[in-house]
Amino acid sequence: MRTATPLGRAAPENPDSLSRSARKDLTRANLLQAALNLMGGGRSFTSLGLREIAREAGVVPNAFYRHFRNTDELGLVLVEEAGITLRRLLREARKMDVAPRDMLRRSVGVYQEHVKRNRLQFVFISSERSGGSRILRMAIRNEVTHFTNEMAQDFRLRGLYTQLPTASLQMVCGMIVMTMLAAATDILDLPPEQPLLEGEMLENFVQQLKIILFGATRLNETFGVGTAPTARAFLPD
Amino acid sequence: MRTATPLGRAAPENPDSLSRSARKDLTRANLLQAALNLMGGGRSFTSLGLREIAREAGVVPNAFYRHFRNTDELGLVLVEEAGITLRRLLREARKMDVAPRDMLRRSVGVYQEHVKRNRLQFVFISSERSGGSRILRMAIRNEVTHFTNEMAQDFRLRGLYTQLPTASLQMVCGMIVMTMLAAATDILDLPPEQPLLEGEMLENFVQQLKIILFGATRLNETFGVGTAPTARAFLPD
DNA sequence: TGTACATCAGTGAACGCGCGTTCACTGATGTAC
DNA sequence: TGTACATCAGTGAACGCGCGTTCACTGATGTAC
Repeated sequence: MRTATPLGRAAPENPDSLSRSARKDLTRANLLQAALNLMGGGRSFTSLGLREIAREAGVVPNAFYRHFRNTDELGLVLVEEAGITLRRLLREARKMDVAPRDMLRRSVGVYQEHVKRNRLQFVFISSERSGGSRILRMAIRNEVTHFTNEMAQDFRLRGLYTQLPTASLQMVCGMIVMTMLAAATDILDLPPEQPLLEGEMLENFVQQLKIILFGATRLNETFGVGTAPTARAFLPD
Repeated sequence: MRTATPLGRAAPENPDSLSRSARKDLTRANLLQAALNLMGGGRSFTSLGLREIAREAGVVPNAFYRHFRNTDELGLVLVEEAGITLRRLLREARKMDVAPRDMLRRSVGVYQEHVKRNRLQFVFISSERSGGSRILRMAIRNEVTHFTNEMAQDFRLRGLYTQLPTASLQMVCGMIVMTMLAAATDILDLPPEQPLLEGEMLENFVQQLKIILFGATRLNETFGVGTAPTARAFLPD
């Protein structure tokens, strides 16, 4: 007898003799997972059909309607679940507050693990963030904004960038999130078992975040003192 | 009698009495424009059908095959055209090298104009960059990489960031391009005739680029001197 | 310049297919007494 | 505990539709002589 894994969505679960509603929940989970699986095969969510998802989930097309009004509604649930996953990531990151030393690198490591462990969710988010139906796009943008806000709040709580006005801090966090999402695409595209490539990519990611974090400390300085000559030429403001 | 506008793709062009091949080219252009128009109506390219595009272009579905093997092939041509547009943008930006003072803001202004003038191309690129078919996605990524490389070369030619190794410079330009594409989404989503919102957005964009450009000057410094305390806490490395 | 023929961009009809959605149903699970 | 009934998750068949693709065609444009 298998118990549901804590992280696992749609662990096959044992056969029958579950309550009716538990069985319904299982079918629903199967439908959601089916959509993710199909995306894992290179399809985009927008191109998935109701019949196709039902087929992959092992139910008759009609059964789909017992759970969702249409595929968009299923997509919105996927977005919601991805949001939950993101919030879990922040919670994990928050626990690491003991060691400010090398925190950035460790955060990046945690993030990479997270993306790998929730691969299909990130595939979904990355590809539908700008591609799919309007309603889905907006839902994703919403989740991303929430994530950004929470991150900004964390910065405040840790006393980082206290000199920045809230609007600027939001913007900096927005850039960090943008970079994270771009990195997610890279992580997902990484051919498996290529530690060298992977290391390079992570190093790049760390550097990018450093650029943002350093740049942010300069946001409300007056320029001139301590600014490198090339930057002065380009950014005279 | 209308002459083709220099920028205009698919200016209606006058009726007939053109050479056969000129007429063919016109139909082809109409098909390409039809796809863009449909996207302008909120559809994603991936979801467009051959019949739909032909209908919008005013030809019978079958005529499509005289020009493209399938919709993906049409998409690749759109990517190519967008690449040309991007290169034109760089050329424009290059001409401004007389005035380093306030260059950043002016570049941003030029870019904004460019996005607005080529709205549908940017809608296409933004939404298919991560969403659509694999082959299209890769073609777009290719164009973006080329764009990034050219930008890095421009930086070198202008003597900016001379202290950065090439790999780092590429990365910085990659971040700039990433920020530009994100900004394009914002520009495209902007409700028309909202100068206040528009100004805010542009200011944000400028700030983001500043962060990157400043951060980049610090890339190969040793840390400690001149680094703000909060940054030291977060980025001890 | 005139004629005869070749080319080929676009047409119109037809095809088989998978889609989303509807309907009446089945039969196990759940509930009330 | 046992019985009678209600619920409702999933079934199976059918529908109309738009899709991509094929075929033989038309008739204006282009070319060769």
